[in-house]
Amino acid sequence: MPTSTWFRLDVDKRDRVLHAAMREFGEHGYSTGSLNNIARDAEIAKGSLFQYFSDKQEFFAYVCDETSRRVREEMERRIAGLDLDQPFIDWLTDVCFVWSEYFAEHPLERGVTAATNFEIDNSVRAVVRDTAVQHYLQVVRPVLHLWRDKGEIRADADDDVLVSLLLLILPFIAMAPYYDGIDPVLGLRGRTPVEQRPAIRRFVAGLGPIFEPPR
Amino acid sequence: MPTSTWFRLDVDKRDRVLHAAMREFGEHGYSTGSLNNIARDAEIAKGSLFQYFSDKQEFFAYVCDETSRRVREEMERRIAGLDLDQPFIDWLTDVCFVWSEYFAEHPLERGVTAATNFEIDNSVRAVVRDTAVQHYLQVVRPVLHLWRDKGEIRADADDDVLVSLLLLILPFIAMAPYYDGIDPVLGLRGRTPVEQRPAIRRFVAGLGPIFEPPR
Amino acid sequence: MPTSTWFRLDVDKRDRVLHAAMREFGEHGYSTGSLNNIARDAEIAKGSLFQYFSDKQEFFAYVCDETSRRVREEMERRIAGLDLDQPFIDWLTDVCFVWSEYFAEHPLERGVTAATNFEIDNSVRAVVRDTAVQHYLQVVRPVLHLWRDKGEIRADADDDVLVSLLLLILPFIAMAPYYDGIDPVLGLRGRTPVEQRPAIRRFVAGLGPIFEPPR
Amino acid sequence: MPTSTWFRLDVDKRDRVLHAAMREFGEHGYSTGSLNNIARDAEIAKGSLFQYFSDKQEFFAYVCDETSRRVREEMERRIAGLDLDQPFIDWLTDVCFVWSEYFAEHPLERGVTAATNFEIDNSVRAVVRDTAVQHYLQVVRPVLHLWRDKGEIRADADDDVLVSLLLLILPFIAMAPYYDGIDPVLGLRGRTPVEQRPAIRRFVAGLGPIFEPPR
DNA sequence: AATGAATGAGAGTTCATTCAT
DNA sequence: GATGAATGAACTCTCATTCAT
Repeated sequence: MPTSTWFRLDVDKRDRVLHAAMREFGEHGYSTGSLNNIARDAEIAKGSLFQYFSDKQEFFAYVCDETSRRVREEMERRIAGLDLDQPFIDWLTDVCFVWSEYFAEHPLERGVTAATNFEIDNSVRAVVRDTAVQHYLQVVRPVLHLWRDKGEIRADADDDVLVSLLLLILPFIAMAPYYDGIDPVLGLRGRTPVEQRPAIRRFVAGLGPIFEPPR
Repeated sequence: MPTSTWFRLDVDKRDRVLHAAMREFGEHGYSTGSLNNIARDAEIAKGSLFQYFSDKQEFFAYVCDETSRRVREEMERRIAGLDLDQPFIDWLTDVCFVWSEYFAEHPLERGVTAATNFEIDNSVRAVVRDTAVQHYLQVVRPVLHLWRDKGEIRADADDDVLVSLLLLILPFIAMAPYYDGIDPVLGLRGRTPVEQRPAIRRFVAGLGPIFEPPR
Repeated sequence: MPTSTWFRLDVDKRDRVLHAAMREFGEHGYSTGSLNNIARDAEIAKGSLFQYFSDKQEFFAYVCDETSRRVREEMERRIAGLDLDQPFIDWLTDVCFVWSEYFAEHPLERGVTAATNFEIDNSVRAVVRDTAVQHYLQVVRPVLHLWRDKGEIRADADDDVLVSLLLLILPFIAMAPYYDGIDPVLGLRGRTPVEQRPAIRRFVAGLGPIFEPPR
Repeated sequence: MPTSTWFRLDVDKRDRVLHAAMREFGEHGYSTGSLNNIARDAEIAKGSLFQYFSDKQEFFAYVCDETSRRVREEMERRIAGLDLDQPFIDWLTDVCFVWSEYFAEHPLERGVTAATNFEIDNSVRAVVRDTAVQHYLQVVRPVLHLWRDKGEIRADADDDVLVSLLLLILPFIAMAPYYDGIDPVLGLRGRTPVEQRPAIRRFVAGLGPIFEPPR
């Protein structure tokens, strides 16, 4: 948890710090990210960071938390706008579309998401991933239940499996267009959201039988 | 490519260096892994590493290549020993079992695999992931075709989707038991291979419909 | 340019650092000069140097600039004190005397001047020589014009040639007494300023005809 | 002195070593030049260098000696071809032209000459400069006497001064076109030999009165 | 005579963190 | 509360030289 100083901080400054941190950690990850760079970019004194956060790890955790929350809130909003009167698979495809668009539009959030997924240090990742996962789950579980209640999901489908699968797929779609070696097969790397759509559609369609009852 | 010196090296020493490198990189990843530590563990002079590899990145790439090759060879061997006279899903479950056992038995290979997956630096990851992925593909594609020829895979299944999915699942199964935040749902974390079996069986079963033709 | 930290620094410490740097660079030149040695001599932490200068080259450039400025300022002062009511050649001889005395009294400045002249790396030398040369020119050009106006310099003398020649001679006189192989003919090596005088007088007298109008 | 092994060496190999050394030392100077690079370029074992020369300094000294000798021999040849039936200054201008052309055509010799002039370490420079200077003197002194005997040199000119001056001018002309900060006035930097001619002619003409008797 | 692996000191540079002001 | 100078350990990498083969 950040110190009380942090929360009492001038909003502009807090934004500058958060912005700089998302950029730095998003680009270089936790251990390679430099507090020097963050302080310089945010135009604050190096020492000030330690008035706000007890150490680098806490700082990184806070940045990840904050990012997860933003992503989750915005995604809930966007998902709420999707058409529920269509087959589940089409709806899920739409979800992946807005997800892909969101990360195209938000490079900072994308970077931090990548940093979260790419962190190798177990004690660091344990903290940041846990928070992120909670956010994912709080979005994914309810909507799955909703669709199950609508009878659009196979009766024999295992909820935990579906959730686990979505937890694999979503980061994949978010990062594959921007990082090498994530998707060597479908061709998402380097594509704009519009260009990604055929591959995403294909991917989700292929996974369809896991979710949908046979017609 | 390592220098010719490396290949002319005394076998014991080469093993010591490779072992130490797998340990260090596997534990801390590329950028946080320390050549100092590797040299100390391998009981060679710091400078000697640079007789074998031109720089850290080449060294890391070599360690990853070597590891991928080992994993692939051993897995091909183990997969070849599995019973083909069973339903595809049961066979795939068996594959995941031996996969899970392999990484339980080989902490070094597991660590390097993690380092490969967790590397955030794009230019580094591009190189090491590419090699790893080639190995995966050379195993996965042929066996999928084999099963398709046996009529055990849905005619309408999209090959690339199946491959992409397997490329997501395999690292997941390999790493989930040993790293926090990978599997928050199925409970693989901290389990022995035998204890992992129910969760793996459940997971693979849930994915079954995209592979198997409806009966 | 040094960082703002450098200029805010305690004067004693700044002097210690500059002194140590002039000594080290003056003795060993840019590439062989060691920041370790400088930090040790100045009694600061190695890392502190990088609070003051962004890298070694900038540090060296600063030391050279500073030295050029000092040399120039002091020489202007000393030259201003010379008798203008004498033939040009005698005045020029006096200039060379004070020049020779200055470098005898200032081993640090002499060393840095040598380092500037002896630097082989083109990109480094380009920077440090350029600054030094500007200082030389700002002293040399005006005094030549002064003497020309007094009618003591041949009307047909080519200004640029005279300047180029002085730019060759001054470093020669400064360094010849202290470095082997610079002056194998006139015997300046190893002499005190007083002992250098006959050779300097001889040398300047020999060059006289290009300056002085025939009488 | 190189070992007897060196002189017994296969001519091709000796040439390769000398060529590589001239390149490396000529580009980076003595202390920054790397024996590793030389051995690699010459395609010999690193250790072999130490069969030929007792250490780096002796090696460098040998390379400089050899270069000085080559320069001197070739320059004697070229100077011998110049027209003696012209005024001294025109002849000296011609000498500077062939000198300038020689170094344009011989980048290796030019590099080593620069390395000789730019070496800051006194014990190293003492050795290499001394040899170079002897070569210069053996060319310069006799021709000056020749011209003096022809009555083309002022009777009151001081031989040692003329020699010293030439020892300053010749390296200046050789290096000014290729190194920054050597000639900030006449504009030799970056020019081809033909383009250098006007500046050289101007320079030598300007120095003329030092040498020639008034007409 | 030639090789080339081994060495370890030393290079410049970065870094998270501390703490006096 | 903010500052920013100071720290020193750690980093990757280079080097001339040695010596067993």
